[in-house]
Amino acid sequence: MADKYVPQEIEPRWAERWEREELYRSVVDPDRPKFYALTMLPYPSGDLHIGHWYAMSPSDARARWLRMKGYNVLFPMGFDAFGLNAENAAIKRNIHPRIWTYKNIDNMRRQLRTMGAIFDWEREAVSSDPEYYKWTQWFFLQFYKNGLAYRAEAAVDFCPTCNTTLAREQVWGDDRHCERCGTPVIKKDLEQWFLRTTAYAEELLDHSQIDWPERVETMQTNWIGRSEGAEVTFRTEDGDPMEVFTTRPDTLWGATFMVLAPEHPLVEKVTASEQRAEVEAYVAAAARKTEIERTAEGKEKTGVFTGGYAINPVNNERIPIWVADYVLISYGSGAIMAVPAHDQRDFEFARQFNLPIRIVIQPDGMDDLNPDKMTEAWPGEGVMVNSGQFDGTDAHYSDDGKKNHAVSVVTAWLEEKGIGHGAVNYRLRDWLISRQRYWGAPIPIVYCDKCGTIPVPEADLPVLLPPDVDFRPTGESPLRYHEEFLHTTCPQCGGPATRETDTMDTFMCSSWYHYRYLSPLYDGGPFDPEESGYWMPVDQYTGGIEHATMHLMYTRFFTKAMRDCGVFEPTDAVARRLGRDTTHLYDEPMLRLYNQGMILGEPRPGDLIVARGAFDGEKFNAESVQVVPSLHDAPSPSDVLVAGEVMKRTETTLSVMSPDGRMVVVDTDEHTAFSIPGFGEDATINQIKHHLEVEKMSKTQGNVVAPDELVERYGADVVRGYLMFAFRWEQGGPWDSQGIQGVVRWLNDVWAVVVDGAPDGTSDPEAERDLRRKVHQTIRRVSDGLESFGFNTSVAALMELKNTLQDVKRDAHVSLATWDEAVGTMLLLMAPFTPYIAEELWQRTGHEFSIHNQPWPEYDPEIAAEDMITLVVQVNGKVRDRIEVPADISEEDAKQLALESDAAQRHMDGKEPRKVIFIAKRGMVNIVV
RNA sequence: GGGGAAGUGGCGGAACUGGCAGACGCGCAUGACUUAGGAUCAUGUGGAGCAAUCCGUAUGGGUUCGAGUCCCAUCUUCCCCA
Repeated sequence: MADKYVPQEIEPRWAERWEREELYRSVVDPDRPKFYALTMLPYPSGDLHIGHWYAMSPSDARARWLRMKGYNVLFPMGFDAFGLNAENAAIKRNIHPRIWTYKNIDNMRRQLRTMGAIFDWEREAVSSDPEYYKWTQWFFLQFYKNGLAYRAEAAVDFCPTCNTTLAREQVWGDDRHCERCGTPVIKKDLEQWFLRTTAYAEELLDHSQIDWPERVETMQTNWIGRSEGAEVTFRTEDGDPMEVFTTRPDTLWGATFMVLAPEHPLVEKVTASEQRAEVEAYVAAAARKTEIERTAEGKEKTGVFTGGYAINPVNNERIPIWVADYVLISYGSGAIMAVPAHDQRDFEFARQFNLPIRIVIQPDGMDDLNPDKMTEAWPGEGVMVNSGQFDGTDAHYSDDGKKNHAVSVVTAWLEEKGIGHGAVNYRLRDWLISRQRYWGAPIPIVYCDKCGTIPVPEADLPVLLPPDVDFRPTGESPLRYHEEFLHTTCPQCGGPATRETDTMDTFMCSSWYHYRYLSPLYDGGPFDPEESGYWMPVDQYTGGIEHATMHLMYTRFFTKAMRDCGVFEPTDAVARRLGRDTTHLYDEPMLRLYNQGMILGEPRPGDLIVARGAFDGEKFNAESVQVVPSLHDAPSPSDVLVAGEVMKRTETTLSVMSPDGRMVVVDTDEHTAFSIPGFGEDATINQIKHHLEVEKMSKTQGNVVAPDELVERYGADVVRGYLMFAFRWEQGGPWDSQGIQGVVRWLNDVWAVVVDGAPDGTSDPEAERDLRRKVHQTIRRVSDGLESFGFNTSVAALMELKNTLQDVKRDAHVSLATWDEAVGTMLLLMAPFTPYIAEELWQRTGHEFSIHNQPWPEYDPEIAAEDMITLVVQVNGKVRDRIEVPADISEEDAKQLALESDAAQRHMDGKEPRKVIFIAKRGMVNIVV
């Protein structure tokens, strides 16, 4: 066989032709159903990661499949190009972020092209282009005009490493670290810009118009954190109102003290002079703590009595006001009524400071709670006691767990009395979008001494980033020191004014990129209504789960806010003209979402070693350490010898796990002799490899897989095929550099079986039917896999069909027509997965360009049906025999055959069958004795 | 602490609504071709047993003619929330 599969030769050739003939241009076509497929846009870090391939190539396969099924498919690509990496690189290596970014984009564009995806590059959008961020700024102005953007002073999260503030969603984990760099955040009081996401809390909770993974919906629901209760107004003795939110107004009579957050504005006023010094010291100390240090349960509670008192409006009781850092100013109103009997944190606080505890809910079927003996709060249901006229009120939740009868009754009473009202509280906060960095879209606002805060007129957009800036090693934004940028004239009075120097969170840019893709060059608005009226919304979105409460919330908010600002009005006119149903058309950006998993690093075993020396207690002092190929021939362990796998390596010690699972620490010094094959006698401990756990790929771990190298070595089809075959897409898993061979063999075999031509051509009807059956069964399995994102099963089915073709070629006789049809169908089925080889072999089998414009093969259930099946005979549910029978066997015949089976007879043990069950669709009989 | 997802050969993973567990592939084993093999081809490959057969989907119960799949409890891992 002279002609071999050389992907390096065929792939660039087809890539060039597809591009030249604009095969993948997507053009509005009202006569065809549209499908907008989208995968999350990459950040231009410089190199396409294997994770990008894993996210994009299966999405591409699915988009290609839909295309062959007759949809007008749009599958665009672009870059989320603003952000800190560029700026940090600029500081470190003295390259301008723009240069760094656009160089990276060029490289990634090239890498993306090798993938062979159907990206329509005419629609590429780059968020750092002025033509793009002009519209990001424009959106900000629309939101500002509609009251959805505002500036406020607040205690905000600040990342000291990134030197900028962060949105609440970008602070992660128990230690409240920066989502980007992992540094724990600190609190700062700053004036910042916010978008009013909380205005959409209720609508964001509603996922009824979208088909998203439950996991994401749950995460968003938790994040929004809706709780129902009441807002009650307490007053200080001086009469200053203090709003308190509680989910349990039925416990109001149990409030024995109040707690203010250290940042609460009333702290200063209520503090008595003799307590002032102590309170001020406490407030200052709290400011230095992280939120998690403050609120962790189980930690010893701290707090200080202010000396002031409040009046509980339900019973006019005088209760002390404390300051404690477990109350956060950012949640609710920053003040709580403390009900120690029924709230665990209040309980701990009361115990700590000997504050009174009063029972107001008596649980069912328990002895009366005793405040002196309780070891924890009772947060559950019961009956109201010690609560005046409400004593005896039933405080149980309704069956759905949502409504508490006592809560409703008390809330109604509060409203009647005018001391409180039913209220809903959300954990969700407004989106902080100010970033004190350079490489982002400038917030289009100027500050004028005379006129105040003035938006930049739309006609003056974009507010351009000045190119000539000096980056400071601290990361502080150079815009603050750029005189020309900073000083401007007020658009209203023409007098001197200064510009806002903060830029916008890059999640602003990525909240609407799927609209910009529709018309990246359009200048009459953020997007061309002729395009959006046809294409929007996104039909299928794919990407990682890590954005569940960030990007995926922001983009939903954005679309809803755009709708309410009237941005979609021109779109609506076009959509109606096209006869589309516009109900809910502008409510959600992406109708279906699917999350793929992550490719992890390849696990690596540690070196196997034999160490000689002596034990010193638990520790083993080694005289020599020898790396061996296997432990089979190693002498057995003893007092002077340790053998096993190196699990960990530090400067002078090796943690060695012996085959029986025992860990020994082997200590070495400068006299220890190391012998490592390939390193000669000069080897050192540093050359010994240690075990590497499966984890995220990272440069420091040395477990990064470079797609460029893989493509060069195996071709893009192999890389695509392997990524789709080897993992469950939604799950991902560790890379396996050997496993890829399976896909290499698959494509080599496909090549050989197709290029070598048909078998002899003499026809055997049975073989013909078998082959055609297999082909149609494969159509079904491949289609089902694509439909359900089960790419691995689709590829498995294609491999099976290839195996069948090999067998047919060797042993069976089929006509040329049948063979050609089988081969042609296989190539069509392969086209979404491995587009290059499919195109090449399509041409070589005498078909016209291009396979990617062919319709998807039709599945015919009649051809796919088996005519013989294996009848499984069970006795008491255990398989005892298998009999070949016609597929259309009658129930009587099947039962009779089963009962006559020797093996079944043997296991029936002479007993009479009590029942015989026949399952037609499974071809099975179960005899019960 | 609350909620959710998952646990199947040495490995990645199949198994549609309860119906032949382990498809497909990696690896491994044996053989062939080779100066050679990290190439290719053939055969085998869940475990135990000479065998008939038995045991096997984290563990223990349950429902069912029949359970990887449904129910209850337990253990482990991961995620989210506190």
